[in-house]
Amino acid sequence: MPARPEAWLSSPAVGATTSADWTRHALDRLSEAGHRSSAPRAAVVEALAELGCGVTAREIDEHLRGRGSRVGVASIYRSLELLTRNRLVTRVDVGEGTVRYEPLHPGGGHHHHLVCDTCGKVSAFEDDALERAIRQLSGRTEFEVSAHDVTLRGECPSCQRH
Amino acid sequence: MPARPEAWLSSPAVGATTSADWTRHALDRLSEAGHRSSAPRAAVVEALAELGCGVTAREIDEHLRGRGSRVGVASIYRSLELLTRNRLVTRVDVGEGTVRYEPLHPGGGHHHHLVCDTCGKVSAFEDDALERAIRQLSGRTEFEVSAHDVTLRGECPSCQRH
DNA sequence: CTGAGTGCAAACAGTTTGCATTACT
DNA sequence: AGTAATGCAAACTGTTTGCACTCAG
Repeated sequence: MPARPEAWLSSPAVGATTSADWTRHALDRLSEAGHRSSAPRAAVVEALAELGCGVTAREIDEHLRGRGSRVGVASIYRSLELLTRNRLVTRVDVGEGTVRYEPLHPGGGHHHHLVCDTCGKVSAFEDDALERAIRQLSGRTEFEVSAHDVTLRGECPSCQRH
Repeated sequence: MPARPEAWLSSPAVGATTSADWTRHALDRLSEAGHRSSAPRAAVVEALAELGCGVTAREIDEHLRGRGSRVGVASIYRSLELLTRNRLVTRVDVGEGTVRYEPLHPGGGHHHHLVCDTCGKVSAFEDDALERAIRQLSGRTEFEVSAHDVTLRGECPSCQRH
């Protein structure tokens, strides 16, 4: 199993919002939706904002533990589920045994992932032609397509050199 | 958890080979690669051929159990791993907690998946414009792209009617 | 006869759940 | 006060592994 796919991410310009903005946005939306505010949940939101793209529950746990916040795993999973239900984060399943999550920036550019099969690093990209092809295709199926996901696999530049 | 995504599949014309051909092909290739032939492994291959696209290890297990073959789960997983390593099946991770596998037909048209978020059904499609966009995009990254995976999510026609 | 392949059961990893407790509102 | 949210630990699910046994080459 490849090492932890850290935020190596050649992140594309990520919409108009920064991660600090997203933290506020997420907390506000949850409160609007009638949810109580709590320290553990806020900590999870903040961790997501800081860790960025393609984070696992375990990574959030370690991050929080490292900075001294004590949040039970159950609460992490429950927060992630709530955030997902409220369209504030997306699940990015890249096909390792574990699910990754990432902040969904409000008007932010929608991106996809490149996964290095050798070292496990995950990086992001966006591509208009690809989006266009998917949009057209979606119009032609009888499915009511609400989301899509593209994963490219291969070898990252630094692994190619070895 | 949605019901088992059975072979609902609006299967596109799947290359030139039938599932019977694939069974032979797979067994031949394994033997060429120096692997011994064994009944349990052959049973897994045959199950894959019969069940078709997007099958889980558990489904293979049930299928085999149903027809009286006694193959341990460990052997099923080991066979799947071997077949994957030899490019005879692909893993299709659609983002439920479990991995799906499907036969890789030799010259067969490469396809992607539509997943119904309501009932869990998985169907297949192929689209040239999409492939083209991905090919061009792949040429532009520093990644050495060797594979790609596209998943569309939404609601299937029959769920839309309810 | 030799080791690739098997089956069982135990081990594992990620995630979920039941329940008593805490703490927003 | 009332109840949403938490934390712990136990339960579950999918998958992997150790080991003694079997059988194809």
